[in-house]
Amino acid sequence: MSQRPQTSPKALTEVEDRFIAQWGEISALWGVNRTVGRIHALLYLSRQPLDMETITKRLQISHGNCSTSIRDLLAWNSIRRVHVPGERRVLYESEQDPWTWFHACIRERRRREVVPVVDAMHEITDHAKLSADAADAAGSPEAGDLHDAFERIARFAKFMDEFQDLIDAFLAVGAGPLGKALRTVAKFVPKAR
Amino acid sequence: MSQRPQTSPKALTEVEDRFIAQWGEISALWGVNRTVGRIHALLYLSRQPLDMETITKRLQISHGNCSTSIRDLLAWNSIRRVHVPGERRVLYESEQDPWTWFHACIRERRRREVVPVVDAMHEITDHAKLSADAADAAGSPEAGDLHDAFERIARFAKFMDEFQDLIDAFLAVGAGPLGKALRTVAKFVPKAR
DNA sequence: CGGTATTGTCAGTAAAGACTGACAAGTCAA
DNA sequence: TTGACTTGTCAGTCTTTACTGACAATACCG
Repeated sequence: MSQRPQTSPKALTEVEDRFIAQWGEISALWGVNRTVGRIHALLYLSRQPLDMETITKRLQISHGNCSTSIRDLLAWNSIRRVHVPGERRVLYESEQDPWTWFHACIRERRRREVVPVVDAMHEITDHAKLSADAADAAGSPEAGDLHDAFERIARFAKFMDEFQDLIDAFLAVGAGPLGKALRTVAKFVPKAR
Repeated sequence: MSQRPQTSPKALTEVEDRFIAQWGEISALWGVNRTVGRIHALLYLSRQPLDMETITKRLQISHGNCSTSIRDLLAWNSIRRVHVPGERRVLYESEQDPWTWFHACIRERRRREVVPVVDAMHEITDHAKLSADAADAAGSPEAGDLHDAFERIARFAKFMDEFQDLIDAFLAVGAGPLGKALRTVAKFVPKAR
């Protein structure tokens, strides 16, 4: 409980803190909890796997929060459990190649968010088509508007399909050598504007 | 003020509502306010530009909320103001091509979020390098750890640079014919897994 | 210009999301 | 198995974000 003086100004801690804070901001920006991002950053920087107590002390968070955040990171395949023989505590480590990590994130996001949304769009499109045709058959005055709505909805559904194709193409070339080559090419594409 | 009965069950309204709700969810998923997404969806579906009162009634939101959301949509270049001569009210309409809209979104996101973050990463990398070299010069025991941290941070900064190149390449091919051709190609890239 | 219809702003409030800490459940050495 | 240590869960609380509605500012008509 007593206030111990800092053992040293700790240049290392300061460097790490900046990076951790920044990664937290980036995460928040992309819809990921800030704390989740900070833990990930800490593990990415660490030379060896860390246990929960070390993480909670370093980032000043409760172990409940830490436990939940780690569950998230595991679900996103951003970190791995490490078991050390003769050690009760569970340790965690992060993937060290950012592109491999990013690739895993995109795959997960595709699975959770893109696929369900694409499916929902198809259902909505089908429903719109049925409504429009039914209005035709009934000679309803809405028929024209319904066909128009169907066309706009179908156009958006097609966009979503193509968007998913783009993601699939990215996942196919992946974090490996082909992906690396393409990213090198990207560097030399003449900029717009 | 009196309760008028619905004029009809309105198949059109139901079709629109489904699409609007879904777009709202998609928006929320990508860090955009749900209401902002719903207004955008409504304008995308509408055959003619709409004024604020129509939007507030249709989506059951306050005009304050609507005003703020429309400001956001304008800032994202997702909708346009339309002035009709001899009409006091301002009308709004949405871009009708989803890829053109998406392109504008990405450009804006790059400007607001990617560029500042890439810059911050460079600063952090420089700072880490300076600290590591200073520790070397001082013969500090932290020197090894600092060089290690610098390497990891630099690796991530490089990833961010490449990520930005990828976005720039996308923006360069754009929503035009070249982009369309590439999206067609994407469709036939063999899938991973 | 004065009057009115429309839009913008923002303080206060409501809703959603994140965090803590107490307790439960699980794990492992002895 | 027991007992100590570690991790998981979740009700309650705190923080952040979204929304409403009253008032202010603006634009346009006659």
